[in-house]
Amino acid sequence: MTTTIFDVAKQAGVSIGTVSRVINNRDRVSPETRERVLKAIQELDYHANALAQGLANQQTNTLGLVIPQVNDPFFFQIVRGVEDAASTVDYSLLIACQSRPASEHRYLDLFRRKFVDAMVLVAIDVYSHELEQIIERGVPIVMAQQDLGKNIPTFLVDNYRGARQLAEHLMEHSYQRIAFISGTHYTPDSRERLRGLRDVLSEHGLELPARYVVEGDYLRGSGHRAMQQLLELPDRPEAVFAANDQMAIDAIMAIQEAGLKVPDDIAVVGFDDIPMASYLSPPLTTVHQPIYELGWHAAKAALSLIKEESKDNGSMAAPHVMLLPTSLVLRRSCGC
Amino acid sequence: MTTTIFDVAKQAGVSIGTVSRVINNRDRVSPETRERVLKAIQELDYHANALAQGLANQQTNTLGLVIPQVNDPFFFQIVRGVEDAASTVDYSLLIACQSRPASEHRYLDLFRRKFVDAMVLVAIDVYSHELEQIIERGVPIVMAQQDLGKNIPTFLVDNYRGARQLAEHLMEHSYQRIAFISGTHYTPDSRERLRGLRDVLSEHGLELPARYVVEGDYLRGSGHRAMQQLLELPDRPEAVFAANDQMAIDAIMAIQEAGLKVPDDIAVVGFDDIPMASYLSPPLTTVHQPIYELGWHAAKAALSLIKEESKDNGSMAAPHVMLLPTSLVLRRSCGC
DNA sequence: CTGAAAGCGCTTACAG
DNA sequence: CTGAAAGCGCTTACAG
Repeated sequence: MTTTIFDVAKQAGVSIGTVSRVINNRDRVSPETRERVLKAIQELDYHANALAQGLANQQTNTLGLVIPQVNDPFFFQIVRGVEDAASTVDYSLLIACQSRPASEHRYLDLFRRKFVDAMVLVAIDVYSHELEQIIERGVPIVMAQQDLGKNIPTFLVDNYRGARQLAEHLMEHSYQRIAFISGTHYTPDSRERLRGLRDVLSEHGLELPARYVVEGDYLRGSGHRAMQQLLELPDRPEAVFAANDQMAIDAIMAIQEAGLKVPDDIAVVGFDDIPMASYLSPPLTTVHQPIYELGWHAAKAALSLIKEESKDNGSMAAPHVMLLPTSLVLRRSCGC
Repeated sequence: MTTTIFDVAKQAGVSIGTVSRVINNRDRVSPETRERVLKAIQELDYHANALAQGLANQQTNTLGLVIPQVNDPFFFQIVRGVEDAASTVDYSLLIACQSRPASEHRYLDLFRRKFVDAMVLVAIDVYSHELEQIIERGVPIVMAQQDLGKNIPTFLVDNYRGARQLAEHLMEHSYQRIAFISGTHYTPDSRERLRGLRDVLSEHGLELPARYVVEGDYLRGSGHRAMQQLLELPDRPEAVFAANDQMAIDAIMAIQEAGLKVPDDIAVVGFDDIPMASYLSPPLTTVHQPIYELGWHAAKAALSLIKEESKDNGSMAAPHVMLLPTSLVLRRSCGC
């Protein structure tokens, strides 16, 4: 039913080895023979079985990506980066979107079983036990946007430095009383951003009192509530650093509802540089994250692991955590 | 390096056939033997090579999906439907997003080469020559949201009926002068919607003069321009049917900018039922498309083709085009 | 330059 | 219940 390499060989009057050689452009094949084989392939509309090739080659030219969602501009940028990197070496990308926990498992399993040559895991937290097994023997792995503290190449955005840059800028505006609206408490991102702010403040001899640190959850609404809480303080802050743009936007609304002005009465800055940030009034000062680049570099790293694996060249001590630099985006909400 | 079925067999002191039997739960295996094999699998952290299984089984338990974008709520609903359907039979979904034409090609090629058991193509127009080859021999295909007129199972939203429902409703409001803002002229969707409107009008003895049909392009901005054009008419319409919600929203803005009211002065209705439609003022009357269901049914059909293929049970004359019913969503913009 | 054969890691009748 | 062997569709030294 499906045409195989045997059918082609018979039709061209050669052995399957020769057909394989012309398909893969390996070794020398006489022009006439090549011609005949090509003709047979054409006539029979032959397409090599990818599974058989993968099995024989121990390689599928396919990269697996596990990501929480694709239906989200933030994650989608990562996907684009990964896809572009894969394209450069003619690799296909297989996306496993873990919308449902059950299916996440299914994909991880499929990927590890040699369906892909390597995989990139984004913002995922697998049971580290399972992960360890996977990396120990099997498919090379690279992580992005999540640090498991394991011996796995990991690409992260440098939240700490980004926060520092932003805080330093706030210092230039000479604000003294600065508040922080955190993301969900247990996320490393939020903690790193807070740490950046705190360090800069203390270097400038300033405090970050507990009442100036209010917990949000990154989502719409929480920034609003947090800001209201800050506004009730007797010594309300002069500037507010929100752990992401969404909460910064919320905070701006809360301030304006209270009849105050941004940045004149209170400055507000965010983190992420989401598209909406530039459309606000005032436009939001924030920190741009190199998301696309994150995907790109993670994929490149995964791809290079494949080659090393096959060359089996010992275990060089390569860096295991790569921090990508953010960039400050100055707009008006900071007082500029 | 990677553990194979041989390693497990050796460790358990059985043949590979027996290992395979316990893996696949096929045939009877004595409890003690099974126990030993399971133990060996566990100890060696064995995971069967998916390529080898696929080759031996002539089946990968994987469904391929080719779709223009995933980063779009509309298409994403399809993805969800497909994924859910695949899940019910424990199939994995491999998504090929044709963001770049080159990579689209790569995926189609990979899929056809037995990497997936079947595929669903959404809103895609491949060179029909290539497509014909693919279906003739090889991986079963189902199309969604695009009718190539070929002998391929195709799932479409019933645009014509949907438009008729909406038009009939407009008739109930007794509007006489009704205009249409089309989508890109060459898309079947837009044409079908126009046809539905036109037919209903003529059944009610009404005309749809050429000056009442203005061309848009589905995108933001075009509805606005089209509406302005309609507003300049000496006998401006009483109701406007936009080929999609985005343009309907645009039209409403244009009307309001002109100092007129919706629906009092001019009624406006759309098509699609995008999330924003219900947040407008006035909320938009529109036609809901069963997008999720589209994905679900297309996937189910593709999955069933796999079984038929393997059973090789002749070619029953099955319907080749399936039209999914839309539903009318009455809100306020129509005058209700 | 080209063919015969072993091997990639599984599954599954076929014997026993 | 279990082993030996053929087969899935390729690739790639090895001879010649």
